[in-house]
Parts: sequence; structure tokens; C-alpha cells
Amino acid sequence: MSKNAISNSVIRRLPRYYRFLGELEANGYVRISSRELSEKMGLTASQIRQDFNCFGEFGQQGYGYNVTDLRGEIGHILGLDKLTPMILLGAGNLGTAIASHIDFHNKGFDLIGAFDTNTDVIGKKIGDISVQGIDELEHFCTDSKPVAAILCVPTAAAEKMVDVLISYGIKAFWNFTHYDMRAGRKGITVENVHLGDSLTTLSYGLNSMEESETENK
Amino acid sequence: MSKNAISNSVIRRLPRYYRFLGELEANGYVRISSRELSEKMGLTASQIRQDFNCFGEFGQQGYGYNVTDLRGEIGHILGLDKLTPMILLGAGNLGTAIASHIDFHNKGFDLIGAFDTNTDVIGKKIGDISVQGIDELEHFCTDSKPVAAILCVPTAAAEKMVDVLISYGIKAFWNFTHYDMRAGRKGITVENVHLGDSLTTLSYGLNSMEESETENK
DNA sequence: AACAGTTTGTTTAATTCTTGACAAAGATGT
DNA sequence: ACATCTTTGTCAAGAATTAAACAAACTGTT
Repeated sequence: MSKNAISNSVIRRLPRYYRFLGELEANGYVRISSRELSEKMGLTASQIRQDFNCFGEFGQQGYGYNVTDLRGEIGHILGLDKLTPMILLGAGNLGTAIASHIDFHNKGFDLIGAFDTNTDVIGKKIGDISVQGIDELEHFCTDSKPVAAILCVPTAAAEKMVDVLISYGIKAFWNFTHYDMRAGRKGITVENVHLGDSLTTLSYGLNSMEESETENK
Repeated sequence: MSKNAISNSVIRRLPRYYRFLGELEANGYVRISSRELSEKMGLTASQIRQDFNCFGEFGQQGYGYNVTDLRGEIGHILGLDKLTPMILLGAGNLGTAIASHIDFHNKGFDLIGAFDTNTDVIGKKIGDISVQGIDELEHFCTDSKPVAAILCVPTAAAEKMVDVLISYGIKAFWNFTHYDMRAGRKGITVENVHLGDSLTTLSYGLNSMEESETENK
């Protein structure tokens, strides 16, 4: 690799940097120092400088960082300056909500199709795409070559589907099922959402707080 | 505190342990060793033993861990053996989908109310609760004392709402807005979901893979 | 009941991540 | 043009996390 591999911890912070820089830009900020950004984001200035430095020297001493330039650089690193074609598998409650709620174009994706087995939802419109039957999936993939997929199907269905999808050319999975998907294969990338785990973590937070309050009384 | 504080890294793994143990139990496993669990979960056995040991000695040498007991212990640590009353703020696409998709009772919560400002959705049924107008919120909180809230309202509304909700007795926030909420105040716990950041991370994964493939060719 | 085989809990070592420190570079004001 | 102030990039120290190693405890079998 041309650069030292970027650590996972840094990568997980990048989308948040990008988001904050977008807000700063929208609020008319032209420049920002690591110290000022650190205060807004609740990080140390040192960490911010070190994070940015993984990818090159974006700042200027005595001045700070140009907000628009820096945002552009991070956007580029995140692959947000292209649109990867994406499909939705499972157009139930959750799938539909995700598809209509997310601003795909600003996250580097273009939602071009949606599929389901349930005849009740086939034909339904989500934004400007309409839900197709699962038997049209192969033909659609051959034609339109989607590279990413959102998994909003039942867990068991997801497990069975993954291999097929990979054979159709899907390389990136945004997985909302309970199936704990691991990238495993080379050239495949996975982002597990696990909303249930997130809510469970909230339960822990609430619970541990209460305990420590009782103890501290 | 009675125990050394549990590190964040451990806490973030607990829900996943709980989930895997549930699957093992459902598949008839009575006992499991750290080695076997490590293979299933893609962790090291050492890490698993160390994680479990933060909370006490749950295993038995030469035998391993009793699946049901261990799951129960972790469930207790996570606060899953009680039901915290919870409300939904914002019953649009996403809010409705979350509310109907999540198995609240198995995550330690009980969804008892839903609120929105939009007259189009007021009165709509989500499972067995019906959406109420936001002006009924205060009265409802006084009466029913919810402790947790799901934020599925627009970002700007969320920022304004938080203080009010805290004054109504809400202590835990499951936040789906773009507002980057920090617990800040004592006795308040927050879980930010940030679906957008998750999708952005997927974009990075896809992008960085492609680059390294090109370089390695 | 004795022995071989497992597996935990725990200690120690290695690695990774975060923070603090500071020289060098440039900005700003006089 | 000069001096002062700011702020980066980077290095090194410190903290936290993960992995390896191993004695002690228990299982299961003969």
C-alpha cells in the first residue's frame, strides 16, 4: 500500500468529521482550527490533527484548515464523489423507511431498484423507483449492474441471499438483519447496523447509571 | 463503585454476546467453551474470558460456560430483565418502521406511546398504540412516566425537544436524528444511531477495497 | 481413585490508540 | 520589515485494549 494502513478507529471518525464540516460550511465558516473543531466535536485537538494527517497535509500553520477544502478531501477519501448504484432487498416497513429517509446521493450511492417477494408491496412506489418481484432481480442486475445492496429482508432469507447477490456482482452490503454478516470473502465489504444491539446498549446505559447513582447516594 | 469501571469496548460487545448466546440456546446448546464461542463470533477466546470476567466468574474450569446461565447473567447486566417505559417522538416513515420492527420487550423496553405534530399521522395505529398529538405529551408523561424516548423527528425539532423531554422525566434517548447529541447532563444517557454515518462508512469500505485491489494487481 | 484432557481465571506481554509537547511555518499587526 | 501570535505536523510518552501464556480446577474415563 502507498500509505500506512488507516486504523479502524480513524475510519469510524471520518463520517462524523465530514458531517461537522458540512454544518460549518453551511454556517459560513471558511476556516477552522483543530482546537476550535475539537471543542465543537468533543475530541482533543491532537487527535484531530493526527487523524487528518493520515491522509496528507491539509492544513496550514498559523491558519488552520480551509473548511471547504478539508471537507472535499475527506469526502474524496470516503468515496463520496462518485455514485455507486445500489438496490434494496426487502421493501417492508423498514426497507421502505430507510429507502425514503436516507439521502443516498450525499453518501456516495444511487438507489436504482427495490425488490421483494411479497405481492402486496410489488409495484409500490418508493420515491421514483417501484418495487419489483424477486424473480426480476437477476435480469435487473445483468442490465443495471448494481454494486451495493441494502438487506431489509428476514434474517433467514438474508443468509440464503448473500451468495446469490455476490454472484450477481454485489460487493457492498448494508445489513439491517439480525444475521451477523462477516465480510469473509475478498472484495466484499459489509456494514452491519444491528438496531437491536443499539437499543440494548441504551438499556445498559440507563441501567448502569441508575446503579451508580444508588451507590453514590 | 463496587467493581472496576467496565470499559466501553467491553460494553459494546455485550449485546452481541447476548445475541449469540440466544441463538446457541435456541439451537439446543447447553454448554459452550470460550474457544468454541470465539470461533463462532470471530474473536479470541482470551478476549471472551476477559470480558466475562469483568462481571464475575460465570464459567467452570474443564467445562466451560452454561449457555442459559451465562445469557441470563449478561441479560441482567444489560438491564434486560425489566421493562422501561418508552415513547416514540415522530411517527413518520422511519419512526413507524422502527416502532413496528423492533422487539422492544426483548431489549428491556416497553413502547407505550407515540407522538407527532403532523395531523395526517395523528390517530394512526402502530401495533397496539395510536399516535397522539404533541400537545398531549406533557399530560401523558405526568400520567404514564415514560423514562426513554426514540427521537425520529427532524433534526431541528429534536434539538429543541430534548430539554423539554428531560424536564418531563426522560432519561434515555435513542436518537435517529442528525443532531449529534451528547449526554452532557448527569443522569442522561444517549445512543446515537446515525444511519447516514453508517452508509458513509460502507462507501469508504467499498472505495478503499477498490484502491487496494488496483494497487495489488 | 487415579490419570489424561479441558478449560477457566489471571498474570504478563504486545499492540494499538490517545494525549501532550514542541519546533517549524505561516499569519497578523505595527 | 519585524516581532508576536497562532497553529500545524510530528514525535514521544502514556493509557487502554488485545493477545498470549500458564497454573489451578474441574471433567470424564478407565
